[in-house]
Amino acid sequence: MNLDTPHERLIQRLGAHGKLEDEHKAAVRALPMRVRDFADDADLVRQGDRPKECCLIVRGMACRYKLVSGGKRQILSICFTGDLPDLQSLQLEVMDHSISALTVVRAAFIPHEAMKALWAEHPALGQLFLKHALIDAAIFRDWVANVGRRSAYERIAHLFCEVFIRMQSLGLAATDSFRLPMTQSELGDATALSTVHVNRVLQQLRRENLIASQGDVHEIVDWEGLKQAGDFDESYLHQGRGGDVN
Amino acid sequence: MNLDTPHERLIQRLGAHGKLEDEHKAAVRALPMRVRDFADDADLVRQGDRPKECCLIVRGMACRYKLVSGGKRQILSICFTGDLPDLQSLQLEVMDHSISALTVVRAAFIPHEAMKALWAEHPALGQLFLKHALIDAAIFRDWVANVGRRSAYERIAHLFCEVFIRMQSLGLAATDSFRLPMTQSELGDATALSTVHVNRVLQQLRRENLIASQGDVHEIVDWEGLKQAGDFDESYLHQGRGGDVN
DNA sequence: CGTGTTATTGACCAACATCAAACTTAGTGG
DNA sequence: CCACTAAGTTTGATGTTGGTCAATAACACG
Repeated sequence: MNLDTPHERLIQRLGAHGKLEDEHKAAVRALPMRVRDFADDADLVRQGDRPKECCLIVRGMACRYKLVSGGKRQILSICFTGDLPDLQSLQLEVMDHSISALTVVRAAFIPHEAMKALWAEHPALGQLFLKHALIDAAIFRDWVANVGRRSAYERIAHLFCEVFIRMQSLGLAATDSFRLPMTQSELGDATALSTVHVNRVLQQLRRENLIASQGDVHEIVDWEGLKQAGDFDESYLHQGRGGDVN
Repeated sequence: MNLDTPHERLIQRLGAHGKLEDEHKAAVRALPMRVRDFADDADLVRQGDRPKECCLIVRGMACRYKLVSGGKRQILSICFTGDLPDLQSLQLEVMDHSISALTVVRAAFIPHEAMKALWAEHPALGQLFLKHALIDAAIFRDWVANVGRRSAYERIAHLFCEVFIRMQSLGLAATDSFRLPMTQSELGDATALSTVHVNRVLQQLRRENLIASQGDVHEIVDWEGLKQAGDFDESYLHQGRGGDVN
């Protein structure tokens, strides 16, 4: 079964918290999807848009962001393969943020009509979508606290912990390392820090032997230490006992 | 019709974005609710809890918050009369944050079972709950940007704009003033600033004739100026063209 | 009144931003 | 394969926003 196929990707993701019934799998496979590829850095959806489709990330990584006065940018969350980053557009007319590709991205667009029909036909699937959206909200909450009340050092450690755990539970990370295709300037937009300061904090994390980085792959050298540095408690990710992927 | 009654309060709120069918009103009225009163500052729900009920704010104001290392607190959002601040607990087992009363609060607790049954029986109502949760998420996103990328001055102005618009659309504010029962220290927890700095920014906002405050009621002296000061664009609140309350 | 909470003020300090330059890396075309 | 370029990283010097500390003033409530 080719997981690079949009429908199978969605089935895999929806099944991450428990097996899907065959009937539901069939329903998902019947969903109309329009596949589109995006270059690194392109916007998949833009603030102010009024989407008529939901977007599924089939391959690659993306992020949500907002622009504020003075041209500053705040990244709101990282989106992985299998994520549905604009489920909200089902109920909220206009996009209040943009979604941008962190890598080359293949996305599939599902008409709202089809999503709503699926939701109505198979309430159990609807609940899975709902759960996906609620976990997103939990992550936003955590980012408010991260950006608001933690030091630069804690923020970056925390971000790395979150990304590592999430990627791992999706089967996107090795046992002790992960690839995060973000420049230091983008890490700054995610943690509300300047590029220069991100650089200094990364050096400190390496100096203290919590992580080791080559390019954009980061190795977790001392997981307990990193969690502690980042004041990280993964329960907000609501993953039960980790993902049973595969 | 007594709006201080939990069921009517919920009906009013769900109808804020469009009239409710009689059949739906009846279904809501049949919902079992356990009413409970809370003192100022008491926790309605606590981080780590595994609620079996959803909480409806019948009267008063509350806030969600998280604690981070070092005992610092980050307020995540303000909850008004009619809000359902822990809808998420329907799908997410454990609370990742606490909810605390900003005033004396009357809350009604609705068993998850009953909510789920209502949702299944009346998908249209389910969609309204969903929308409520999605607007919450939009507000969290905005707070990430507010706390992350705006100056102290902008943050407080922005918070005031949000609270004013939301209260107004719920019929909880006068035309040009609102009561926000938060101390300066609590405003600091909401904007990730120190009490002292909140005080100074408030003075500046008053000096510049954007607001005038007596106690915890804040008068909007110059709405356009305040919006500009707070880099405020209300579209993220997704209120269509304002609330048709009453 | 007295007592506790909140608001205000001033002096000082630290974390992080900004600026500017050098260095590294990866990609491109001759 | 090497020069050339553009993007990203690293470093140092300096500046600013907002934090901390500590004291005083204003209120609110019993």
